[in-house]
Amino acid sequence: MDGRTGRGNDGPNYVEATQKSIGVLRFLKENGPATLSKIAEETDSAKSTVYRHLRTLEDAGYLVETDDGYRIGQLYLDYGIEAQRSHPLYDAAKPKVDALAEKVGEKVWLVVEENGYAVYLYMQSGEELYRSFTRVGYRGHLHAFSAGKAILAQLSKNEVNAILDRRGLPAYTEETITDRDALFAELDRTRQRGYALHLEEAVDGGNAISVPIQREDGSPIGSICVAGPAHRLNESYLRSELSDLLLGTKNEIELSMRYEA
Amino acid sequence: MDGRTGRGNDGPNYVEATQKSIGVLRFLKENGPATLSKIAEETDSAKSTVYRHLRTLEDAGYLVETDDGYRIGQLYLDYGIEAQRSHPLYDAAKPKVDALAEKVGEKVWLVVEENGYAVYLYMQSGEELYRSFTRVGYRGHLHAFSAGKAILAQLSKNEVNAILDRRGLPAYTEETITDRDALFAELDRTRQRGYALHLEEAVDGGNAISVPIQREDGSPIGSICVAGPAHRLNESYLRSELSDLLLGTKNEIELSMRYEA
DNA sequence: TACAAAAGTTTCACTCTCGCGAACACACTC
DNA sequence: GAGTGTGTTCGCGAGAGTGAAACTTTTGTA
Repeated sequence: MDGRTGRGNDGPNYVEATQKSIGVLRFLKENGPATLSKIAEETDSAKSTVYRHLRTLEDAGYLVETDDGYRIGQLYLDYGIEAQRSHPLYDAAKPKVDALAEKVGEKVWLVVEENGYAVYLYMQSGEELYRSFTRVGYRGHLHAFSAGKAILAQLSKNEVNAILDRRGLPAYTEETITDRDALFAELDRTRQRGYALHLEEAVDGGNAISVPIQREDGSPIGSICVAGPAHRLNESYLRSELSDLLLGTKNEIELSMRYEA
Repeated sequence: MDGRTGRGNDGPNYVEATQKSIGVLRFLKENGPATLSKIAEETDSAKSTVYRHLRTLEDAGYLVETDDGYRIGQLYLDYGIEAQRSHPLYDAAKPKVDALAEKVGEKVWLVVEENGYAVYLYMQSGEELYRSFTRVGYRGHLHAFSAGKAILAQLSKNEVNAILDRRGLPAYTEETITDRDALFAELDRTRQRGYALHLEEAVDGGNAISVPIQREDGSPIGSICVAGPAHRLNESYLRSELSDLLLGTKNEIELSMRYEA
């Protein structure tokens, strides 16, 4: 009931104190280290309130206090690696991703959907030359990357619409598809040919190709993606050789999930 | 009513709702996926209470709901990689750690102190054969690892005691030093010779050597550590060749921090 | 060194949130 | 269709969380 205009997303089903703590952490993650006063100002909270949140979060390891203020703690790294390693797809896909990266000499990504975002769970690079837009842990919109489109293409129209309602269709570059109908047409093409392409949509000068990893019922659990500079990964190479290699790896991973889990 | 009878101001300056959320997350991290009922039981909370926390945490990306219950979300990976990369020591130390790993053909670790724990911030391996006890993100007690002892040896006795009071001296193996006086004697030796040794204390069959990374005032900001199987990293090799290599790398990192930051 | 200004910490009263228990809905098994 | 296990909603009261202000410490500056 602060100065907030009624339309709050905060129904009775949320814990507001937790949301406030989370907001402090998000601010620090996005803006780097900050002092108590700065945080209080930016989050529109009283200093005393922020003070108690900081104490609580520091005690738990979510924060550390350093010379230049509070910063997010390495506890996130501990939890994050644990989350990565224990993801249902990780063990099955990692060796196949490694092998593919070795063979094609480009970066190969393992991507999963979570909370309506594409999450880059793992990467192996054949050669460490190309500096990519993403990094392990990166969360981006599904519609803006080939890895995300490969996943969306295996969902029902209702499921896709639910995600789009939740996260929107922001433009990452001028090439990003921001229209729903155009996106659904693209997803149709993707589903038909079995792989998704990404031609300088989100990353200038970078191309990519992705195929979904699916459960036995067809629902997508993630995707694998080969990405690199456009001059090396030109469209004909993607469509001919790389698509076959990726579809082969997809099959290996799906078999591995089925019989080794 | 009187109003002020029970107002205990001795109550800690913490946000209890946040602590409850954090407790749920810790339970899931340590025990793997769990259902609402299971979490409520294990954390001694009402189902309705846990329900609201789960909703809040899922909305923020800290959790996801899957077939086998709630699990911690990949948002931790996003924050964790960000925390790793933005650590003051990371940029300066990473290239030197990589170079050292290449040269000696063993795993080289970058370790920092945080919240009274040793945190394994980064690792590079010359050859991927030896399966180590730790992993990136791992948090362990400072007294139980050579990397931690290298850090402790550069702190004042008061600072060390404060950490020991906070985290205790649990035994990781039978060789772990669990007595304060014995630890201080070991830290004296470590400080004198400039490096810390770890001879099968915490990891059976595994040896390690560590040197601190220090600020200009001498205070430790972290340490670097070479670890591997005892038969390859025998004591004389550690003390002669490896110690010199590590001390050289230490100097490079400290210079890099000083003049490139 | 002294002083001012800003940052951090503690206090305190008020109010709304949080947590609980109970009721409810829904999916399973037998 | 009774029974047991989920997850969800409801309503209430206690007390936790909040902000304003007082207070203390640190930082910056003259």
